[in-house]
Amino acid sequence: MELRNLVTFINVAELGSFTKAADLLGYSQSTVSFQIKQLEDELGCLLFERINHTITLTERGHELISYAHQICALEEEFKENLKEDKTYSGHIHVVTPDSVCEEMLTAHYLDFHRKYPDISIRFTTGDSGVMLDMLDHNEADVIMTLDHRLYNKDYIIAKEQQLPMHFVAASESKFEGLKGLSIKDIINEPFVLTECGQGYRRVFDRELAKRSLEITPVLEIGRTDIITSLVAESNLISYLPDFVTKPLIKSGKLCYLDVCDMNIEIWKQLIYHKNKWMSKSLRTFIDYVKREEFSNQAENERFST
Amino acid sequence: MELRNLVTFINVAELGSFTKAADLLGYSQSTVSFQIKQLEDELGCLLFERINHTITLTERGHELISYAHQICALEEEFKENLKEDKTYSGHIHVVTPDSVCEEMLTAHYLDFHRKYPDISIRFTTGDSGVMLDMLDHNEADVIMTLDHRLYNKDYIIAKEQQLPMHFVAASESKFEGLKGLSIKDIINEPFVLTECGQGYRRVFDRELAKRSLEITPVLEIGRTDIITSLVAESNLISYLPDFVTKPLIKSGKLCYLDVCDMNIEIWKQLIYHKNKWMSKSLRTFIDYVKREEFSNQAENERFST
DNA sequence: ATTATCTATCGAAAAATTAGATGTAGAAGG
DNA sequence: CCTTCTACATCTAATTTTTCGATAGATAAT
Repeated sequence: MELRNLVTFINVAELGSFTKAADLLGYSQSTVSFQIKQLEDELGCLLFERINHTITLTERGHELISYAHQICALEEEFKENLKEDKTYSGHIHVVTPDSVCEEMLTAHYLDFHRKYPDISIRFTTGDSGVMLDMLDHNEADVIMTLDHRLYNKDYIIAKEQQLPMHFVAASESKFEGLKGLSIKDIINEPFVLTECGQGYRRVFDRELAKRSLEITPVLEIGRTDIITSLVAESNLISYLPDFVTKPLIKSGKLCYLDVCDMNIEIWKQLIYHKNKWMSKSLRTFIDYVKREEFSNQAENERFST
Repeated sequence: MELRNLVTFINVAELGSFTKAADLLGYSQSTVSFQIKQLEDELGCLLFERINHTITLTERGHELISYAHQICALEEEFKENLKEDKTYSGHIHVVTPDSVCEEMLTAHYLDFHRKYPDISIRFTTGDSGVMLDMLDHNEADVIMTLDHRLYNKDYIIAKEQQLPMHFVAASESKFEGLKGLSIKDIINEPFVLTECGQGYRRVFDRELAKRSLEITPVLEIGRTDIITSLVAESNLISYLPDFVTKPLIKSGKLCYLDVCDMNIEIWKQLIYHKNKWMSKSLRTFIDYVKREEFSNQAENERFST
């Protein structure tokens, strides 16, 4: 029982004529005969009585009419549904590093939620490897990495920007104000760094390794807010993206160290899988993030090495 | 959007795999790919995300699932409906001559209704010509004629029997008890007959015409119950089927006249159109009538000339 | 009597569906 | 790291289905 036949059947029943239905539907009359016969054969019962070239619905036919209408109504309802603008509703799974997660949630989430109250978002944190895996398994809709600038034909970079990073210390640090520091000057200081999994930590380690250097931090922790407040109150040194340290830099509790020989490129990238179905809400979310989360581009570039 | 594709879609979604769905449905895997693609093209949206050879329903897909289930449920419900025995319900239009109508209604209708309370019957009266026209236009489901024995390849005679008929007069009539009367003996008596349209009246007239005779009845009326009661109380003569006169014959108010040279064949026939769709209720009704309405065959034949 | 109308049916043509083979890429297992 | 397995996409060709056009049969209308 195919919908095509049901539509024909409904029209025949309403017009009371095979010929008229054929004209209306753009079929030849024989096609309508065939389609009705096909239905009758499949259902094993007569749908129309043909007596002297006039057709009358049988009881079965009457019953089918009602079902056919319901079925076609459902089909149309669905298609209408598709057309509708779907005023942004749905679920989005975003995965980001810990630091970004915190920043996005505090800085933008409430605004986004106010604008699009029907989009529900799940935030999860993970390191770059995990995040990419999640993209590959369609477990994340979109991720944001802080890592080396990655490129892969399977992923679409919705937006990216290089992240300025600095060694930071407390304002009272002995390095404060010193110009032209080398990495070697500070390599033996006590460091607090993010965990190894985090992209920019890995890039940092690799960069040190190139110079046959190594840091054994006294503390490793994912939460950058904790790192910054610890650094501000101690002689610890850290290496962090500016967006993490900005508040304490501004309030004068932290200071950048002027280390010249350590130019690390860390990129912030908003990424989704190339086969990802762009629902309206996902599109909206990504556009929002591109606009808001990357809006401080100019400001960052000012600090950028 | 055809049901075939929806069924495939549902299976793919449930099994989470094109291949498994293909196996289950007996399609090749490429066919399933094609069918899903077909749906997606028609709807203009992706139904599954394909990321690394695993498929996940998109939002649209999720929505379609619900509609598809409803649609398939309706289809199945209808087919179930067909299978069911449809415990006799429906409408039947029966057309009979006036006399038969009255007899059937008084003698059998209540019993039939008690047995099959969900079958609703419409009784209409008409003469033979009208009744056959109604069959031809599918306005009557089944008719009963009292006429010459008719045969036509377009009609199915569900049952037929020859109807014994007699000239009748009041018991006090001057003809009562006289043996071996000729039609000529009574031709000039005052007659009361049914209307011309009625089949057996026409047969009667034709039969007279053969003998170059003619009757101008003093009264013509369709209602045989009125005819019989009039005859019983007057010197009128009539010519009627026995089933009409039987009650008053039994009670001794009427008597048969022994007219020997007027042998008219009148048949009672239960007829429907050969293209008529036999609903269960119609079948039931016809069977009932065959059984009950023709059950007095033996008795009638006793009186038969 | 003639014409018009309506459905059934048949054969041929067109279109759609389907299968099978092949390709690609990730997953699993050694 | 390599092989094997699995899964989906795609292409072509075969098959099936659908459709049309023509014709027939029969009734209705004029």
